[in-house]
Amino acid sequence: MGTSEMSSPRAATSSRLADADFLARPTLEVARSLVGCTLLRGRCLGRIVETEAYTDDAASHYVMRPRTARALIGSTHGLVYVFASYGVHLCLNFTTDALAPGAVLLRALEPLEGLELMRRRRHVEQAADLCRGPGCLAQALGITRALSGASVLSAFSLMLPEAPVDVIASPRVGITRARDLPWRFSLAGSRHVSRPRPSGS
DNA sequence: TGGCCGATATGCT
DNA sequence: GCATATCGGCCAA
Repeated sequence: MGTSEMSSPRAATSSRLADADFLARPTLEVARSLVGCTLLRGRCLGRIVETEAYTDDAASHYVMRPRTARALIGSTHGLVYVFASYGVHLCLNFTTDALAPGAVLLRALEPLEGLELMRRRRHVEQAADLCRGPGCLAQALGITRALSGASVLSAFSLMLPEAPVDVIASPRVGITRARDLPWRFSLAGSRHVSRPRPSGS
């Protein structure tokens, strides 16, 4: 795994870039189709392997934190929404759905390029530990609260997968409300998905 | 202004 | 698998 950052062909550059319409679609659709996309921020590139959808359900910040989740108000879409979880860990979200409140939490990436920079930011060595979990992912990419409210497509390059992706749906992680909704989406068989691993992979 | 809760991460058993 | 550190956001008083 150690040579991937030098030798990997930039398969991503030949892929289609996501446009504004991609994030304007219904939140569940966006959350599912973000899995398998590659995300570039500066020199750091990774494949999205795990997301979660939040709309106007009881666990959503649209309901829980209407004051700070401004990016979720007013049917905006395509904006970055960053918040601190448990005071310390930043979580990176993209707002979605041109017609309703919604956001997708990015929970895990498979690191592809820029691993040394990620290691420096994360203070861990193992590639598998760099972007596994929302707080880890945000730290590895150098996300700050200042990015909240920015346009997703200006802050990142988002590239669509070249081949169909096998996605597993399961309940969302770490929430106390609306736990029954299977709105966590992960790449089948990926070792880079966070804990707890969805059953069946 | 204090207290409670949480879309987490980590380390130890 | 489980405990717990840690602190921002929110609301009650």
